[in-house]
Amino acid sequence: MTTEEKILLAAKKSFFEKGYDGAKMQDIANDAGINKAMLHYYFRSKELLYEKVNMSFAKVIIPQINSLVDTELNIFQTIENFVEIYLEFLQKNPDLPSYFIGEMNRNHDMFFKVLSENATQPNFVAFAQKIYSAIEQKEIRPVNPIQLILNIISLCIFPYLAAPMLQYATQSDDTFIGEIIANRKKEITSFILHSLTNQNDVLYEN
Amino acid sequence: MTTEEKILLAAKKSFFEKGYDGAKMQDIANDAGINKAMLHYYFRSKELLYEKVNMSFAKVIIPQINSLVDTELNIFQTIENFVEIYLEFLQKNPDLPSYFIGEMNRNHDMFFKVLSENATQPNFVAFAQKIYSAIEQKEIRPVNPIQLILNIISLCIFPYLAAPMLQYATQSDDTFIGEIIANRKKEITSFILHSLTNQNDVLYEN
DNA sequence: AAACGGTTTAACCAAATGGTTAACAAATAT
DNA sequence: ATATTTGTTAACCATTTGGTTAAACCGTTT
Repeated sequence: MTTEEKILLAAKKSFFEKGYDGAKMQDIANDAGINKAMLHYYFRSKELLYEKVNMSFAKVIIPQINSLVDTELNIFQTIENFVEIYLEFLQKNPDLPSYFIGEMNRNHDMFFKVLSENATQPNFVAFAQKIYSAIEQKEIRPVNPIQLILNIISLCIFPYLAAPMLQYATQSDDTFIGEIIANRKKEITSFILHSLTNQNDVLYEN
Repeated sequence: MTTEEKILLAAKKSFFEKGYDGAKMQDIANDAGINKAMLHYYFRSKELLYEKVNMSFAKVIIPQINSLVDTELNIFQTIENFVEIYLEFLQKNPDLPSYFIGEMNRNHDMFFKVLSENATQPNFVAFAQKIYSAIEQKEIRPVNPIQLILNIISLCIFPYLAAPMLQYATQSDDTFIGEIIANRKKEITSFILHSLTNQNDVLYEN
């Protein structure tokens, strides 16, 4: 592994764990097993290093998230597919959501700078289209597509954000939380599809 | 307003905006319009100040969240009620979720220390019970109560966490996002109740 | 083997940061 | 009125932190 790679790896770890402010250059150098001056030799400043770190994994991650809906599947398969790929991705990157949320709120400008330089926009339009026509075909009940997409993503991501809280609230061990997360795919899909295929008016709704 | 109150207010603002590491004692003092030494005079250290700040609003907020299910309502009303109160609370404290998530993940130990010293556990058991009996009465389809509660909370909180992202993804203005959030109550309630009252097997589910 | 380029290090620097101190002002008690 | 406690300030201190520098190292070229 080259020095540059060692730095990026250690830096990513530090920024993930502690955020931009909490991460210290000396710690990153120690963790990479090199002299602190190397950080500046390769990346000039903490800010540039932070940018490079985010760039390097944004390039890998964003396309994965965005290429979810370009399929020939019907609405039900599309949703199932979306949930499955999303959750698989999250299982591989369980600490990504809290990093994203944290940095997005605390470090707004740089976050969106990095995002805009890498992001092919997610193909939500195609997804929304598919929802529209499914409603027209009466395959699903009428819903606002944006709200539906927001619902789906909420159900997928939130448990990863709230995992420590969930553990605290249920006062249980890791195993139990792991089980909940493992069952999530089935639960979410079922939850959504039940909701969408129920054409009846619902009691107590206003 | 006493000096102590001025400090707590400025400190809360700083910690909320920048997190523990990002917040600086000098900034807090400036913002409160007092000398930096006062911070230490009243609160001894940054860590103690942070703890006090969190304590002071945890005391107010936690009971609000926890006292949601002690009612004589049926399952549908309970869920509607829960969503309504939850969303109302969030509308009043829109930046609380990202602060919570951020500090919970970065400052794990202190977060739960503060929580455990204040928390009357939320009454999820009562909620789960109500879900159980509703299933027995065949008022709703069979679901895992914990998963259902997790779903409900996900749907309520996540949009607040993702608001900047949502704005970016939809490339729209504040008004549009505000509209989405405003429609959330109806959307979430409808989404959940449709899902729960659909007793049919669902297509494409495995 | 001497010169050269990129790489790496130890030592150093200035600014920022959390925290302290000693003197001073303003209440409060005697 | 005066002593005493409480509140407040400016100046100061030690450490941390991001960043720099000059010298050393090392493989390659000449």
